[in-house]
Amino acid sequence: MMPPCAVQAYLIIMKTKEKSQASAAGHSKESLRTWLRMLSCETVIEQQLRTLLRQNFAVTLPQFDVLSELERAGEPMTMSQLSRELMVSNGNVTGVIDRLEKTGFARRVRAEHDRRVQFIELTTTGRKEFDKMATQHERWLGDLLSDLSLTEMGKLQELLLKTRQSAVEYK
Amino acid sequence: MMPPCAVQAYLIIMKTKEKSQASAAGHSKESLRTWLRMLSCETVIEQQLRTLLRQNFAVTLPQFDVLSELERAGEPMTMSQLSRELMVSNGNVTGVIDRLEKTGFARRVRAEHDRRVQFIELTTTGRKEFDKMATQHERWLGDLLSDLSLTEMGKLQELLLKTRQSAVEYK
DNA sequence: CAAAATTATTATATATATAAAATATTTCAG
DNA sequence: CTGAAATATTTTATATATATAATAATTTTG
Repeated sequence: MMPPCAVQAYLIIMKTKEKSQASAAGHSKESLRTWLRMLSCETVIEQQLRTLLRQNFAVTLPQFDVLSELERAGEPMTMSQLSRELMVSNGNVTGVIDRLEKTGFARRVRAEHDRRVQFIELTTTGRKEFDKMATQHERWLGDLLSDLSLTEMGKLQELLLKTRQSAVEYK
Repeated sequence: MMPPCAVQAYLIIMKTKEKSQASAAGHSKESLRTWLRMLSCETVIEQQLRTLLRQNFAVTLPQFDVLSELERAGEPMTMSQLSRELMVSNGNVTGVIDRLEKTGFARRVRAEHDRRVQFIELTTTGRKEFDKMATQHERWLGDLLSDLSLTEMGKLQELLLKTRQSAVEYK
């Protein structure tokens, strides 16, 4: 039989273990709740934006995202860069650019230094139309998030950044 | 010419206007930043979950979402209910259920009281398999959000709820 | 320098997504 | 009771999405 001191130590270890297991379970449940809230919030905003863009500018959300990225970069981008920045698959970008070429908002230009590479650039029309969309898009977001104060948005951004960082690290 | 007092009042109005316009512009810009952060955060987590579900259970994220909803409801649901709860289009659910029937996880049952209605229910296999998935899913989320404390998740949930409410109200 | 590995993109097959039209059923007004 | 309106779902056409394979061009290596 173990001496009293060892029993004490064992009990303490068990308690600690139980507690940490319980709180780990609690953490998981709370993580799940947090994720479901985020997903639901994101979906509502995404649907609103999708509808607004389609009705006002006859453009899809993914197409708008590509135009945004091109404008933000300020210079032509390759397919791979676009796919990486927008976090969508490589083949996906091909289709979106196909449609943006068809509507005349973007153009493929074969790179000289490396003939595998295509540079995607905004056309004059594309840039002009995008500017209109972007102005509206920002206004819509101001309206959609109008209940939030600057302070709340600051805090939310901070927490989202931390969440993203945490998720990115997961292997 | 306006008397001095009127001029004073006018200047005050102008200043207030400029300020409120400036802060409205600031609010829009911050809203945009907040949205982009949320989108990026959501995308990272979604991609991770999609990959984990596919590799571990040969199921897609939308299919898992439908199974979750059915399990959560605890009773058969109609197509319209599913479409409303998951915030996806009506036609979309048709396809996902088609595939879940093919894999034998769900089943359509024609309602007796109204022959337009289809009740969707989990099969025994579907429920059993989903339980395994759900356990893992919750664990994955705990890991993905492991950098966040319970307090931080609480705050984040609160802000997301407020954001969602704000966006839902927008017409 | 030539074969192998890498990189950039596109093609293919499948699964979501949406909006809008079509179908089937039920309800309701007169 | 009958035609019109409403409801539930599916179908259709189109646009994303993914993973994987294929293609083409470049770089690395022995």
